[in-house]
This record gives sequence, C-alpha cells and structure tokens, in this order.
Amino acid sequence: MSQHPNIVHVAVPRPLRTTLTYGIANEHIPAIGARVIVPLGKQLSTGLVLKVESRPPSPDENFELKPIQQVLDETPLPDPSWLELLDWAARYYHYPIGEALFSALPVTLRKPKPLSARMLKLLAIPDANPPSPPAGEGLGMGGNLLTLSDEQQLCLQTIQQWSQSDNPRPTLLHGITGSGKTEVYLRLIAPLLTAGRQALVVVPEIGLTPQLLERFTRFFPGANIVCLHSALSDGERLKTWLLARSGQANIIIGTRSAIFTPAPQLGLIIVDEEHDTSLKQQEGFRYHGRDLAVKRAQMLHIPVVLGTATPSLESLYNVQAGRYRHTRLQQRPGVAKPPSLQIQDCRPFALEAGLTPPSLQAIRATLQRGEQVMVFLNRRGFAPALFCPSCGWQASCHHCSVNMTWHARRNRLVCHHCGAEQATPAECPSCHNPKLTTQGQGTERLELVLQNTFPEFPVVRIDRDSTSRKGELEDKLATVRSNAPLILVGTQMLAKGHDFPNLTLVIILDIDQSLLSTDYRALEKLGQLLVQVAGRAGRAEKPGQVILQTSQPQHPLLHQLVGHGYTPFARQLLEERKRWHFPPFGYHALIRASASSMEKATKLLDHISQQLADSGFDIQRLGPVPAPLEKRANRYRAQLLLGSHQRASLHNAVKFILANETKLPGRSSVRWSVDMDPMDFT
DNA sequence: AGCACGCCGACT
DNA sequence: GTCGGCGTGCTC
Repeated sequence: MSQHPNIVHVAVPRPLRTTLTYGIANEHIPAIGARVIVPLGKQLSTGLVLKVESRPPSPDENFELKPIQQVLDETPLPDPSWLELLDWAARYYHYPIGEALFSALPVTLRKPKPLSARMLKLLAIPDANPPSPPAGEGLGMGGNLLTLSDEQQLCLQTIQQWSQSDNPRPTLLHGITGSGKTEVYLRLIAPLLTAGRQALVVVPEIGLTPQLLERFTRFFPGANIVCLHSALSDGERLKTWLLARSGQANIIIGTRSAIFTPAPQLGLIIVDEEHDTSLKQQEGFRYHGRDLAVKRAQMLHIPVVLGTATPSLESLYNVQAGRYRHTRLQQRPGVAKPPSLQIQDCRPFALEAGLTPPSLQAIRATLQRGEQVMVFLNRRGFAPALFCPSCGWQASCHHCSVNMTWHARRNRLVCHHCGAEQATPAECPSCHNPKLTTQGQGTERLELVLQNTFPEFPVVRIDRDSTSRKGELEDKLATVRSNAPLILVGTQMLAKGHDFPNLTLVIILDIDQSLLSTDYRALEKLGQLLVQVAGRAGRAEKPGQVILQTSQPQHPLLHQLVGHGYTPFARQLLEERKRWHFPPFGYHALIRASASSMEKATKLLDHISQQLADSGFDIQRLGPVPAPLEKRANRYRAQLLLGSHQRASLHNAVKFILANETKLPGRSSVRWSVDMDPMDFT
C-alpha cells in the first residue's frame, strides 16, 4: 500500500451527484480546496479538490484513474468552513455538489486559469492572523451610544450579552418600521471591527444596498466596506471576493449570494428583512439566504441577527420553540407615531380608476394640507386585460396561460411573465369589432386618472416601466424628498426602505386576490407587505393614515392585522398552519416539472408519486397538479408537493427519487427539479 | 451541462 | 447510398 496520496476527489461543474476521482501527476499533490484542471470526457474542466486519499483502488474502481492535468492554486482560495457550508447546502437542497460549489465562486474563478498576479496580490496580506484592524482613529464612529434611544440601547445590550455565549442562538430582532434597527446593527458591528473581525450583512434586494452602504460608510469612515450585488462586473466581483477572503474587507454587504463570501475573520452575520421571500433563490440552486446564514453562524459559533418589522412564521415558530432568541423594538425614536390603519369596503361605491370617493376625498384633503399621498398598486401597465365586449375575446399571451397587460403609453400588449410584446390590435381579431375595452387597473391608468383629477399637483409614478432609464429612479425619489405636496403612485418598488417625511396618507389597492389565494403563504406575504407599505406613512412628526380598500372587508385575518397588529395576525396564521401540519410545523419539498405538453409533465410526476407509494415512504403526496401558472414561455408546468413531519423522512424520499431518476419514463423530454422548503408555488 | 453514439428521413 | 435529426447515456 502506497504511503503517498494517490487518489484525489474532485468536484466538477456538472450535474453529477458525486465527486470524481483522479490520479496525481508529477507528484504534485493539490491542497483541499485548490482548483485544478481535469480531463472530463473529451474535454478539460475546472475542478475543486475536496479530498485527498492514500489507498489502493477498491475492487469496484476497476477503471484507470486519469491524472489531474494542472493544479491552478498552490494556496486554496476557499477556506475549510466555506467548503463545509457549501457541502451542507448541496446536500440539504439536493443540488449537485460541483454545481453548488461553482455557482458560489466568482465567474472568473470558474474558468480554468490561475489567478493573475495582480489579483493574487490582493490576497497577500501581512501574515499577522488576526490581521491588524483598520487604523484606529479612522474607524471612529460617526455616532455614539448616546444617540440611541433607551429601547435601542437595551436591545443592543441584550443582543451583545447573548452573543457572548460560546454557541450563541440566532436572534430575531423584531423592530417596527422606523424603530431604527440599522442603528443597532451598526453598534453590534463596531466592537468587532476594533477586534479585527469581519461582519456580513445580507439584504434582500439591490435597491437597499446603496442606502445601507451610505449609512455604514458614514458610521465607519475608516473601515473597508464592500458591496456584493448583481450589478457588479466579473472583475469587481472577484476583487471584492478576494478582499473578503484575505480579511481586508471589514464589512461585507450583499444580496443572498453574499452568504457564500469567504471571510476568515467572520464574527457576526446580520440578515436584514429576514421575512423577505427574495432571500430564497428561485431557480437552479434554490437555497434560502437566511437559513444558510443561520447554518453558517452555527458552524462558526458566531452570532446571527435576523432583523425585520414583520417576522416570517418560520422565525416566530423558532422563537416559540426556543431555538431563536427574540428581542423587540416597539417605538419610533423621536416623536413619530405609528400610522392608523383603516379597512374600507369598496363594494358600495362606483370606483374611479379603482379608487373610492372617500379615498379621493382623503387624497384631496391631504394635498390641501400641503402633504404627500402614496397610492400603492402592485400591478404595472394601464390595464391587466384587453377584451372585446361583443364576442368576449381576450388578449392572452401565446406562450403563457395569462392575459396580456395593455400599456397605454407604448400602445402595446405585454406579457409580464415571459416578456412577449405585440402591437395592440386595431380591432377584435375574432369578430372584427373595432371597439376593444380594457378591464382592471394598473399603475399607468392610476397615474393618468389622478393627474386629471388633481391637475394642480404632480403625480410621480414609480415602477419598473417608469424607472428603466439610468438615474430616473433617483430623480423621482429626489422630487418626493423635496416634500412638496404630490401623489406618489407605485408598486412593490416603493414598499421598503424609503423614508418620505411628508408622506401622511397611504392608500392600498387591490389586495383581494391575496385574500382569496390558494397559496398558503399568500396571507403571510400580504400581511408583511401591508405593514411594510403602511410603514412609509407618517415618519416625521406628522401622524400617518393608511386606507386599505377591499371588497372583502369582513375577512377575519385582515381585521386581526388592522385591529391588533402583525404579531397576533401572525400567531393566528401559525395556528392555521399547525392545524394543517404545514410549514413550519411540517416540511415540504416541491417537485416541479415542465414539458411541451401538460400530459408529459404530469406523467413523470405521477410516476415519481407511484414509486414513493410503492416503496412505502411515509410521506404525504399532494398532486401532481398543474401549476397555478399552467403554461409559461411555451412550457406546460405541473407540480407534486411532498410533505412530512420529519425532515429526515422527506430527505430520504427525495434521495430515493434522485437515485431512481434513470427509471423515469420520458425523462429526456421533461425538465424537473426539487425545491426544498418552497416559498413560491407559481 | 457538454459531448458522443446511435438509429431513421430527404438529398448532392 | 450518405448527412444529420435529436433521444439516450456518460463523465473518474
């Protein structure tokens, strides 16, 4: 038996469930985590070394090991904890290990090329371990403890005390909108930096990073703060990654993929807006940024803080179960008061662009007081449907099972699911009636009607269509921040982060769909959205008013939310989830399939379901059923929901499905994937 | 994912 | 007779 390592386990960026084994060339033994070039079929591929062994080949390894072609990194770029996290994530989400690892590397490092000398320099820091903190005075804080409210100070001290544990539990920081969670984050990070350690801040969307970065830079003028988001070029991304890897970046702020940034001195992870579903990746490697933050912190024995005004049911449940700690911020510092919410039954009224006469009166009164109004409608375009009143024809997308939205300004029909566009027909394509009619409201129509109704005041629309040009969003936000009386019309984009001191009235339209949705997460998401949007009102000394227009004014959960606030609302939702054994009281995996016909997709899922039943797996099977959006981009979609009280049973079932993948009929014509802890059922 | 192998239709 | 369609299977 050989004493020298002779077998190297390499992960390659291919959908393989295993690593591949290679031999060693020229006695050059690669380190764990080093990138290598390996022969793969008739090609060469980059690979990542996960294990090195010294043993004779086992009997089933009766093939000849191909040797590693080249070792790309003498010193491995990922550290052991990075490999550990990704290995865990690949297993948990049942994603091929090589694809998981390579998707977490900057694009430049996926290529079979050694690191350039210039980039290598970024890694070469004085080997002091921990590295020296940024110049003492320069780190200096732009604020001090005295600027915190008593409540913030208490919250900070509580979290700091909990963080002293050798194995700190995750902390849910539940602070109402405007309660100053960021101030607490800053002061949690401060002592870390003086100790030469790093902090990682995960935020749900790119829109929030510039504001957060600005606040952090002001507070830590001497610190090296880096930002990771989708708008970076490959070169910038690599540089940022290396700065974090070398320990030179003190604070790393980024969207969900930032959870995979290597940081050898990591001392704290903060997940802001932990309830936000965009923290879960919706395609490919479907990980949840918050859950991986909790896992990473647990692996490193460091604290993790999950901040939000509207905690996810998962996190509330984890608090109840004693797995997470819980601390609250219930006041707005200064004189700002929480807004008053009111439900308005819109059924008795004739609506004007979806607005009731009382809503229009409230808008007028607010503008006349010299204050600002926001009308929130989560639907862009002019109208969500175009139809023929004489024969009933509707403009629907040829590639998806949805109506096309009519955009008036461009006079085009647009599919909001696949992006398909077409000119608006001059007459009904079916009966040639020249008078086509629209149905429903979009932000574009709302803008037009409000402008006609209140010609003396500006109407500012903020949605994806009206802010596509560079700088357009910033210009519009600047207009609103001038505090002149105006009407703001917008979608989701306006829901978070923005602070408009003179905004005192918020009107929320079209929530009925969510109240009646079959998706069991719809009400939770609606409650979170309503609280976040309502939080935009009355942030300075002026009290805010929020009007919720609905045709379901008797809905008990809506009353719970408006009358008693988010926490009792969420508790009630949790009770319902418990009754149905739905997450977080049970675990779900969603098998999605898509094909050129619904039949093909359903057939494959039927087969999976049958295999599970035949093999006696003790799990619930719901479906297969067509997905809520049956057809998207010319593919028919179906899904099979698997559920269990035991995480382990569910995982065993999924492992079984994947192990028997090759026996599935028609698998070459059906694309399918596994989604653990699904957040979205469209 | 790539890439090769393999078995059936219209072409120089 | 062959060029090439994409169904199926493999990558140490």
